[in-house]
Amino acid sequence: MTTLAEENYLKAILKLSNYTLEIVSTNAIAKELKTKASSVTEMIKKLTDKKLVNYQKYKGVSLSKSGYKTAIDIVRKHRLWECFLVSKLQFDWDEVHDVAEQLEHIKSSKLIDSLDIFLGNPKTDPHGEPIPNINGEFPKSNSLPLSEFPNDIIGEVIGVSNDDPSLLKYLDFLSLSIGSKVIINKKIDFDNSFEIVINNKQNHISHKVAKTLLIREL
Amino acid sequence: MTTLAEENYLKAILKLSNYTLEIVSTNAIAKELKTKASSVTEMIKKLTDKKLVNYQKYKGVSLSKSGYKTAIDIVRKHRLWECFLVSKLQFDWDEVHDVAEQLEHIKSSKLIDSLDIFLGNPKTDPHGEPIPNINGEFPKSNSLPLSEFPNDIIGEVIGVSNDDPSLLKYLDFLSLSIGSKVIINKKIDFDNSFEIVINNKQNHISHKVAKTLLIREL
DNA sequence: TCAAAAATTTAGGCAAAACTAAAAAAAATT
DNA sequence: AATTTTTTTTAGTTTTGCCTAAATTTTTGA
Repeated sequence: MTTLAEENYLKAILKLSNYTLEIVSTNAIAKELKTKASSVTEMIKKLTDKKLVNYQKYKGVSLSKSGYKTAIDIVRKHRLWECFLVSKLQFDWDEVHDVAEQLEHIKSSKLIDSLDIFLGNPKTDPHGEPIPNINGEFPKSNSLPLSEFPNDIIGEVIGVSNDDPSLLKYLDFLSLSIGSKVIINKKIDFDNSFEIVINNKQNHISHKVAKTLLIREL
Repeated sequence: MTTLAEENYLKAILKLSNYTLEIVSTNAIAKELKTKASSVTEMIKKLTDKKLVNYQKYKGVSLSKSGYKTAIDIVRKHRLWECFLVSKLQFDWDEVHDVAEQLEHIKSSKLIDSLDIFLGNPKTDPHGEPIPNINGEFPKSNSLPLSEFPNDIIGEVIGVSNDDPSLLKYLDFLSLSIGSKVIINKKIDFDNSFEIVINNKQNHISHKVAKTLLIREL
């Protein structure tokens, strides 16, 4: 059985490895969890004992098969609960993160699988992020971050890969939501920012924001 | 902000005080929480510092106003989540307890008040127990435990004041559920047990079971 | 290549919440 | 009223997960 702290470490490692089994550094985890590197080292030892990660001193850490499954299950729970909050309880998309962060740690496979059915097996959460199925597999999607497209492309916003409320409120301000059409007008090489058109209006967005916008080319 | 352990203590004190501000003993709390009296003493000190209980050494403990409100809120959350599990996710009434025990600690008043609305402001949980409203008030009910009725009474089962799955499975076995009509035939004074009729069938139930059955006289 | 800088680990503490054993207070019994 | 029993509290440990400071390893770059 995993503790709350362990689950948060596994989730952080999964995120930092871009949802693969890549190696992640101690410092990166410390930054992600707003804790100290020494705390990370200790926890990694516990996770290693439980065979949830592979670890070599000074070389970084990667998820084991069972650690990956555990982490994916938490992501699945997080995203399904976000769907519940938005579609059944009328939460706004920028209000769901903190509550889902708590709900994702509830332990009951019957609960989460029933919730999945109750919601009609959604494929993405309210931010457009894919929801792993009961076997831990992601539905495939043909989207890429806006930051990876060249100029002169017309695309549709499929998702936002970050649920920080301050980002989501900013996107609301730009009138940008899932399904919005965007035209990528110009890439500014100096800072990797973009000029884009949303609803016939010219906007400038930073590289940091461009990375979070998942676009499907039209 | 209350910790998980603190919330479980407050809930135990509320239960042992019969949902009043009565004084409760250290030993009773230890028994309820399956812990040791010395642990209880320590935790009570913390709760006293936070003004959640009133406490005098060797004299027992009672909930303060804010402790009572905190504890009632947990009961409200527990019972609303039980409603959700049964009415929306098709859980059986004997499967909900452990999951609700986890869900009751989720902190978000928006969540619980939205859930209340989503469920249609239910007055009782799936076991017939009353659900405190948003202000922490119980809806009144005109039911009493079966154990407090005399012979020759016809009544309706309004609730079951215990959600131990082994009790609920036993009640299913007796074909007894919320809404069942029962005839109290005979009280056996020796052990305070009862002969009752459920669906035209004669049954014998112990005092322990009789105490859990909330009956409205017909 | 070799010293400085950065990243990581180790060592030693702290707070929460549990435990056991022992001491102290209250209640029960003779 | 005195003694025994029960209840409660205190004192001293343990585990988890965090911290700071110091030591060690790796990386960088002159």
